[in-house]
Amino acid sequence: MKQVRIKDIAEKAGVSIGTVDRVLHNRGEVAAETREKVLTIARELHYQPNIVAQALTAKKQYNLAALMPRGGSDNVFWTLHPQGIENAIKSLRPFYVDVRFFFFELHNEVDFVEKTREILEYQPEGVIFAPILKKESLQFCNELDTRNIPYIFIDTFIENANCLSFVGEDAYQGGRVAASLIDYGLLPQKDILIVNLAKDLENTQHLNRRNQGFMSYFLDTGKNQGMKITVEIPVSDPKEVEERMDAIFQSNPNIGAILVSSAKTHAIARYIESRRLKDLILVGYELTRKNKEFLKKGIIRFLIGQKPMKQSEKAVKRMFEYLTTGQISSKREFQPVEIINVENVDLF
Amino acid sequence: MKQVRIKDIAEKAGVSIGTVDRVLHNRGEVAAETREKVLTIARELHYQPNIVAQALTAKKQYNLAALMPRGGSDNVFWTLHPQGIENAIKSLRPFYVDVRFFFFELHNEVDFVEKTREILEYQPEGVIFAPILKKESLQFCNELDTRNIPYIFIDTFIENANCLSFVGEDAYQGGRVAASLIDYGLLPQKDILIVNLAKDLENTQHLNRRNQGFMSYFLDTGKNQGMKITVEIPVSDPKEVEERMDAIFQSNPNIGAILVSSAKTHAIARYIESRRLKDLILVGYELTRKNKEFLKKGIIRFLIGQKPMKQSEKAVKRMFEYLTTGQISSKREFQPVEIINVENVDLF
DNA sequence: CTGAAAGCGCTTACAG
DNA sequence: CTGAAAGCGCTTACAG
Repeated sequence: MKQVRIKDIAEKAGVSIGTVDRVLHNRGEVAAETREKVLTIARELHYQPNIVAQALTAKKQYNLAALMPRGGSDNVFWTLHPQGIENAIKSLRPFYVDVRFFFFELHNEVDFVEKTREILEYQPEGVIFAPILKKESLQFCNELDTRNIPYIFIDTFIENANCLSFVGEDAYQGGRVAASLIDYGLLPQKDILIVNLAKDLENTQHLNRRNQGFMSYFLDTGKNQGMKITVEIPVSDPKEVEERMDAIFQSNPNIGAILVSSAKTHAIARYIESRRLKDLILVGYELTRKNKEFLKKGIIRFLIGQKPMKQSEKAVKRMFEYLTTGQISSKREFQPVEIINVENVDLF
Repeated sequence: MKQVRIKDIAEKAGVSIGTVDRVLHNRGEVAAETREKVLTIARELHYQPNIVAQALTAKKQYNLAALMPRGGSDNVFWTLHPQGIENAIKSLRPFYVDVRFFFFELHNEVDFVEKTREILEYQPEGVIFAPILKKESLQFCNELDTRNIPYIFIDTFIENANCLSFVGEDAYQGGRVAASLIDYGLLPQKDILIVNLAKDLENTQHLNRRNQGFMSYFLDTGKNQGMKITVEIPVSDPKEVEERMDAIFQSNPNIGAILVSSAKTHAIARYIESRRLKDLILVGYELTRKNKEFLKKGIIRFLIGQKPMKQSEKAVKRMFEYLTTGQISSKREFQPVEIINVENVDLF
């Protein structure tokens, strides 16, 4: 099947290629009748632009915008997404994809709205964003819809929006994976401590979903007869962690495993190290640098990795695919849940 | 930094672009002196061809050849590689990469040599191949070298060859991962049975490496006090498996875990199912359809996945990168070792 | 041995 | 409202 060119359409329609181009790109100044004829023929012929040629002329750039919380040393998770986007840009070369980043302060609605305004002003051809703030995000979706700007969600999915696609993690299943690992190695009569380091406000939804998944595993399988003790430690100040944890262990000497529901697992690992606790199974999330250190020391037993970097990478690739072909592969996609221990960590 | 075009080189050298093109592509018919001048300038300017333009003209095709063992129902592993290659071709679109497959019968030297001859006749621009037969492979490398055809190894690495790159699995580490998982869930006084389904000749080297890694884990860590019993079952005829396994269990009642060093894990899983053995930890390799079934049934506890599909996919991408840019990123790359259990299997 | 021209499929002014 | 021309960077005949 040979490629259909705009020239083919032009010939069939009895017009020039310039005219075809104008209707294909909605650049107006075309008689309604001509327009219809061209569009019909284009559809009949299943016209797909040759993106190589497109890229060559005028060195077309695809201008995208990415909106997400600002990352930082206290919020490593969100520093990974920009890296993923950079990776996507690299792998999409030799096409010119440009992504402008817009970061908002976590849980600051005003800032979020301000940033969405900036994006609309920028007029990107596509938007990748994390709809963490539901109400404000829906509003933003509306505005993108009216402007016909396609958008893809990362990290969080919200209903009632016309997003092109969603790439995120299956937090619930991530919780089940953690549970299955603890269950496999733990004596059935031992208790399990679930620690929510709630300063990790960044992802409270995810933490909840993970915990739900974690609990569901034991409910479904009927395994582990021990208690499940859930605690929230609001800040990750080492001293506070120590005090709280000391108190917990004092009143619950039968704890055999700890799950930390967030990427701050290292904070609990540090505690375990300082108290020289032995035979404690610690499982947590995300292969960050600090977590990796404790994994290698043998203090963290397993890390569940949900590849935040790949999320945004995929999102950008999807958007590019959509902008160049008009097609979008799958609407909702979850990242794989990786199980990482000291033996396979170096191969990731 | 603006892109350097052949036009820029032509101007600097005081020749026409046609001449520049001729020297850049070694199409001869150029005075030695002119040639030198052009090459020098191209280097100075760090000329990199614009592959978008290249792809547009003449609709350039990249013709590659892939050589590997023939896959089949008895050898699922090698059916995955062609799929990986197809994936690479897809993701490399809109460039035209064509891969011609050459399959040889496993461990049939004559057939292998025959196929290498066919490849040389085909004159591909690059070759992806699995140098499983060492001597014959080195000979083939030599022939490719003299013809200036670049090649990338998949699956197996051999020394003393000028391969552009290698993409494969770290079988040794895969063995250690399996060991760490068994160790984590097994009572320390229990014995471990290592089953080599040796009909799996396809990958004997890998099986050995995996077993070495497996053993090294226990030597290094000093964990598990039980026996390590190694058996080889030459064919995977269910009856023979049953008989052998029955005999083994009769004389070794203390076995608490089984490692199968190959993708044929399902054969042992089937045995365990038929004998209704309980509380046995079964760990094996590769997420094949049959293995997945038994994982879901709870008979296989963990599968170690080394993504054979991704190997060849990466290899093709690398080759494309090399052919278009002359650059090659990393020389040796191992696939990640994935830990898969019933809880995360559906996300892979 | 070398240069000038045509063309790949598309877009962008420009002229009418 | 529409067409014809030029150009993106490269390659491929063709003419000299």
